[in-house]
Amino acid sequence: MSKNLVIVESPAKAKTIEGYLGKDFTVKSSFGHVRDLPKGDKAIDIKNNFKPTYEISEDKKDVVKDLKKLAAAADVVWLATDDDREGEAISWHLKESLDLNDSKTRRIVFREITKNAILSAIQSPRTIDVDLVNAQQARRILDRLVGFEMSPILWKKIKTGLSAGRVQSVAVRLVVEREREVEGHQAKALYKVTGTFLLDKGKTLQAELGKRFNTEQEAQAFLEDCLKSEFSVKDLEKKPGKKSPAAPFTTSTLQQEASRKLSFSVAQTMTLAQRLYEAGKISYMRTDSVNLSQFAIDAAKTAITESYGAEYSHPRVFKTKSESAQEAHEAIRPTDFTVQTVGGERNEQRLYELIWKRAIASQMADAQLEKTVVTIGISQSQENFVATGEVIKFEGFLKVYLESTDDDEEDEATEDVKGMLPPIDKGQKLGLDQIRAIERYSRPAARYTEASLVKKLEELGIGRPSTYAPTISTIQKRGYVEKENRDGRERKLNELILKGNKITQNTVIENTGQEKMKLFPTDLAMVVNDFLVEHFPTVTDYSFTAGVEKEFDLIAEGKTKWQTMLKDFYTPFHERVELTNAIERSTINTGKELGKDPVTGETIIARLGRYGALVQIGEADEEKGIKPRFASLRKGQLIENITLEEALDLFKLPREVGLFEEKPMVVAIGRFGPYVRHDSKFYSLKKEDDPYTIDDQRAIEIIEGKRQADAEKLIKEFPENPEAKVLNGRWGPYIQFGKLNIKIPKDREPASVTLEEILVWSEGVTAKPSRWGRKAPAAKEPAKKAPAKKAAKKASAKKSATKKVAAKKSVAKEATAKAPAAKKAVAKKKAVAKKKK
DNA sequence: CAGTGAGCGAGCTTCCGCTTGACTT
Repeated sequence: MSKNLVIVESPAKAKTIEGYLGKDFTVKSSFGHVRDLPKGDKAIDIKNNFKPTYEISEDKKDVVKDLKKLAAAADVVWLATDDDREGEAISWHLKESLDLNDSKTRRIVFREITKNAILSAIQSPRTIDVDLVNAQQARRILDRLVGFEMSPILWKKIKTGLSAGRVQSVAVRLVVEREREVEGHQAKALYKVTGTFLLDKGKTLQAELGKRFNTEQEAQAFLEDCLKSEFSVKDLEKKPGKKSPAAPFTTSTLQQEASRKLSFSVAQTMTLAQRLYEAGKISYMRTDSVNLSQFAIDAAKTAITESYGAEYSHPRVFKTKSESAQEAHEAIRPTDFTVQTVGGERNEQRLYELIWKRAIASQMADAQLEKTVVTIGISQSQENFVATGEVIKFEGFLKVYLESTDDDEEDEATEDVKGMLPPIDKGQKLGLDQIRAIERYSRPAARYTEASLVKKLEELGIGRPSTYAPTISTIQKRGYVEKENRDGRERKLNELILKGNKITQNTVIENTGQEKMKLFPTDLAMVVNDFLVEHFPTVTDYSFTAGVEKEFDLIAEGKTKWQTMLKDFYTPFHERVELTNAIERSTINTGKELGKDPVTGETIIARLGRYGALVQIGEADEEKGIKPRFASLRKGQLIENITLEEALDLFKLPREVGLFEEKPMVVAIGRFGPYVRHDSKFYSLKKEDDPYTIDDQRAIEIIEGKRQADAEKLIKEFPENPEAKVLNGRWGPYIQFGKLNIKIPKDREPASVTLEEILVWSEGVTAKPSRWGRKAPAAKEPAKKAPAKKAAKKASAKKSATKKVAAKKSVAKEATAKAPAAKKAVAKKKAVAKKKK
């Protein structure tokens, strides 16, 4: 048994450090926090000065047991958890739960995992900083009080199972308010004018008019002036410029760039980064620091000098902009700068390359540019055309990496006038090719992507690197936010073109409002948000976290008692909780009155129902035997936006349009758009079809068209198992087996595939097992399983146990009854596998 | 991709921040 036990938070880190220290040191990991507040309401004794009770977390019992054994046998225990508030608290919890006494306990910290840093940390141990620990306790307790007092109000007043919290409620608020901003945006069109001028040797010059016109008349008048004008270079200005590289990645900037450049979700980015970290390829991936260790800066310098030359190297130290940063780690960087690519899955490689490029570029020289601005005068107008060009004199870091921006679309308007300009002289006369004036609509603020929401949260100091991804998934799991693609709609633009002494008018069609993987708030989010903002304005305020963080800092500095801080917060907060609890449920989700039914005169309202948003016509009247009519809102329709006309349209569908093969055809709009349903099969309508007016003839055409197309795709069927088919797909032939799609091995004749082979091949084909992926989709499963275990344990408490089991069985039955072909397929697969054995 | 939709009400849900592990033939 070694004399020294070092405890860090992460096992990967433990492995690395063990290599740096001698044989006298054993390095183990705590796997993060080991103790937490228990779930129930006994966790915090509010009357007793917020005294917390802590419990060893269920999944850490074994960890603590092992550590305790090792600690007892060691002479000295080195608590080497992260150098921040949470890390200090982890050390304290370890000290408490491992029964460590002061004499054998040392607290050490380091912010980079290098041999020097570790060894010098060992040379200067300290004791646990109680004030910092208290700041963490205040943070933890405040979050629990906020979350566990506000959530139950939502259960009672809006819907069970909902949640609210210091971080998630602000995240939802951001998405809700952005949506209202977008919906409320009044697009205003201005005429943007671009000119194409002729130079020698067939070259042309693109330039944009400085002024934009409000109306077609003004644009027309300007073009008429141009008709009579001559054009010449009035001014020619060249000035040097430079671009500097961005800082190396933090968690948040990594998520943003991986989203923009690689289209990864924030969760996907973190999973891939975790794998790279565990493989020793990159430094720690949950960090808010842009700092690199001296070791890393030197290594980057060497790598850059070798690959690109000394003139490309420029060692830099970056400063964090964020006030909330705790900087317990380095920025995200490769552990070895000479490694440009790594093995592993393709996306892992892509993420690694991004990290490598960004870190290397951050230590490279500025790019030197020369900007040219050409001002073109118009003889009959005061206005000027301006052409700008940019020439790179020295690439510098651009040789490796260029950061992208959130509003790439914005560039589309100017891209045609950037780049290198042809040689031009001041005073030179220019021939005119054409001048084009086209309407350009103002754009509303962009809806958030997962990554841009993380960016916003970070700017507000809300959340931490380890919680960005979980927060984003929580607000989606709770049904507050949905990540979606939306089709744009066509918009007509008016265009005037002056060419060959003539002005002509055109209409150009552009697609506007198209969205890809953007966050949309649900009706539920609107209701919950408005409710919380009204009754808990302090907690839902964007600056609430920043405010309490300042208080936590005071506690950490020993200037405030944590109990005092909590009391000052809790007293007015809890008063609001009581007041809000007293509000009548019926006054909250009353919905929105849209107007009267023009036919019956009944009132129409839109409100949130058990299964989502609905429109209701009339109210129930038992005496008269009147029942209200209901219709669900469609994707993209929100309670607060829906108009009376749209609501009335909802009652026109589903609509029976006629009979075909003696079975009814029903037209409706589903999640994937308008469709005809016939014989429990769905047939999508074509874009040009209007579900409200489509007739039986056209519906039959669509059904027969689909059948025809399917028949053409079909290569082979198996009468003994209708689940299996060989089809011709977009990328060649494949096997459809229940809900599974199976590849056909190369150089295999698709028509000769047998059912036996399909059963064998289907073995390897399952839903791709992602590393943490099992957690999310299985969310319902453990929830069911957990009580099952409890029930088994409490076998003596018969009544409740049997009840629960019975309830569960019925759920399970339902699930299997609904389970589609795929399950049967699996069952069959198993049967075959058994036979083989 | 359909159909449903208040009401009765046992006992459940929930926060944020650290970190990954693996019961079996």
